[in-house]
Formats: sequence, C-alpha cells, structure tokens
Amino acid sequence: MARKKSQTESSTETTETTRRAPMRDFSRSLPMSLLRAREAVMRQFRPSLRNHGLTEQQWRILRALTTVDAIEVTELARVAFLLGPSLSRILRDLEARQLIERRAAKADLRRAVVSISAKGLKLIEAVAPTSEAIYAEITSRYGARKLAELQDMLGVLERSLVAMEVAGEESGEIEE
Amino acid sequence: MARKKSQTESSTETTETTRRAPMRDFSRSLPMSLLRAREAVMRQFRPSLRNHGLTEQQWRILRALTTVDAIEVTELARVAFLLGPSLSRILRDLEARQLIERRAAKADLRRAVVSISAKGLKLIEAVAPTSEAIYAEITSRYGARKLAELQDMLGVLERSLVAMEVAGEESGEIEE
DNA sequence: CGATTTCACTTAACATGTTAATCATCTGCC
DNA sequence: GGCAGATGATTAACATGTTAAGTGAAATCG
Repeated sequence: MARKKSQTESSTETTETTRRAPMRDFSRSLPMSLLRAREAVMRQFRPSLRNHGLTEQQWRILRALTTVDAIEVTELARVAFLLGPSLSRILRDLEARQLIERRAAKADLRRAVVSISAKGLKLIEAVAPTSEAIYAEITSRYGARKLAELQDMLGVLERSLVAMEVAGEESGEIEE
Repeated sequence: MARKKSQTESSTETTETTRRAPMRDFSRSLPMSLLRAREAVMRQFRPSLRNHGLTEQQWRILRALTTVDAIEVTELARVAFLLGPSLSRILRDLEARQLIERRAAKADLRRAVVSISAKGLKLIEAVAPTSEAIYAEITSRYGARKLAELQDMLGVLERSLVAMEVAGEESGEIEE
C-alpha cells in the first residue's frame, strides 16, 4: 500500500494552457495506448472479414476451432478470450449458419462440446489467405523482431497485473 | 494449422490434456496479445469506476473534459477515442445525470459544445485518487521505464499501421 | 439567390461487452 | 436415495462497438 505521490501532482502544470495541446497526458495513458494500437491493427482486418460475413469475434472462434478436434464451451471461451454470454450468443448464430456443430458431453450433460463443420472449414480457408497476407504486411512494416519484443512485453505486463490482482485479494476482501 | 488431435472423451481429465498448449500460435497473435493486455489493465480499474456508477467510457469522457474548458463533440470523440454514435448516447446519458453541460456553437448551429459540470468535477475528484493509485501501482510493478518503452512501441505500431492504410488507398480503390 | 452538396451530429439496427440471474445437471455428504 | 451447494451454460438487461441511414444547418456552385 505504501505509495508516494510523486508525479501525480504534475497535473497542475501540465494543464498549462487548458485550451491547446488537448489532454496530452490523458491520451497517453496505458489503456488508451493499448486501445488505439489494437484498433489500428483490427482496422486492417475488419474489411476482409466483413466481406466474408464474419465479425472479429466470430472469426476468433472459428479460427480457434480449427486447431482442435472439439472443445468444451468454457475452454473455448478461455482461448478465444470471450465472456460466456457473448460466446453463447455467437455459438447460437454460428450453429444456425451451420458453421459449427455442438453436442452434449456424454459424461456430463451440463457441458457442451463444439467443433467446426466442413462448411466452417471452407469459410476459414477462404478468409485465411487475406488475413495472413495482412498479418505478414504488418510484421514486415513494423519489423518481425520488434513485433516479437512487443508481444513479449505485453505478456509480461499481463502477468504482472494478474499477480497484482492476487496480491489484492489475499487480505480479507472476499466479503459479499 | 497442424495440431494432433488428442482426446475429447474422458471429460474429466480432458481439461487436463487439452488445456495445455492448445492453439499456441492463435492465442499469440498480435490482436489477441493487445486485447488481453488491455483487458488485464482495465480489470484493475473497473471495480473502482463501478463503485462510482461510471463505465470505462463515461470515465474517459469526463476525464477528457477536465482538461479543457469546453470542446466540440467531434473533437471529443477524437480524444476520447469513441465513435460518434457511442459518444452521442453517452453524452445524452451524462447530460441527463447532469454531469456535463451542452450548448450549441454560436457560429455554427450544427456543432455542439460540451463541458463538464460542477457535479461532474466533483465526481471526478472522488474517483481520481483511487485511479491514480492503481495506475501508480501498475507503473511500479511493471517498471516506469519499461512502461514508457512499451507505450512508445505501441505508438510506433499505430503510426506504422496508419501509414499502411494510406498506402493501400493510393491506387484507385476509391470506388463505390 | 437557390439547388445541391457537404458537414456535424443523431438515430437506427445489429453484434458484442459486462454483470446478474436463471436453469439444469452434478457432487458431496448424510 | 436425497438434498444442499457447486458448476456449466444460457438468458436477461443494459452499455458500448460498428456500420448505415436520417436530420438539420452550412458551404458551394450555377
């Protein structure tokens, strides 16, 4: 908890003008930096996905399904990084479009097991070339080594924050 | 693409086998890395914001408004990095809650000028200490220098991609 | 001027993010 | 076996993301 308030005070003089240089500090916050970077990346992919009638999340799910034979919904949510409710809706739609197949797990009827269909695979194969070309272009422009370094730093950040959450819970704040 | 199919039977311990190293390449893509990192960051802030009845976007807007006297909607969308329709809805709600004030520009009745209200300022001041403490904690955990380097790399990436878009348009694809 | 086009929003419509509640099954314990 | 609590998945409700269409005001051009 010990935290010295050092650069938190600089906001007074950062607001030197209040009219020009609109919120330099704010737009440079970490969440904003990450948001803008991700948006800049996705803006490259969205048109191609859209041409094939897929949203970004639908693509993530189908893409994930190509790497496994079948997978339970909860596990799919984890790998595709979607919350349960979003995944539920999307799976319903993808199933209606016959891009995926779903069945109940024999040993536990609560669990649903999902897999990609032949039609879904065909769709993926139609989109993949463009996507990979875009990804290659990004890698080329930014630099493969730099890109790897960036992703490494993002991974470290992610793990730092998970550790931070754990640290915050080990007191007695599990009250509800 | 090649991934050896293990087993999806034996539901109980399938979780054991399947959860290790599934789709390594996919979950390591740049968009996923950025998404997970940002989510890990925002997960730290959301509870505090929620306690004050604010969403992330509402906070972004109010926070942006504290750095200027008044600002036009389009410009606010640019700084807070929100699309017009989202901003329209949020401004409507914030205005109903009397956290902001809105008036038409004298010189151009199409434009609306927004500013934060006294009530909005008070709310910001109530939330800011916690937010800044969290941000300081993140900075401390990850390292201030490393954080600055990360944000710099994100900025470079963003500019690379903008340049990439421009390059894609300079042929004749401005057809409708 | 006056019609047309452009511009600054705003609405509409649909998909997802987010949290809470619901539902069905499962598990542990008696 | 049966019941209370845990668990997997879905549904509900509201907020935002995203693209397209609509609205009113301003700029442009004939």
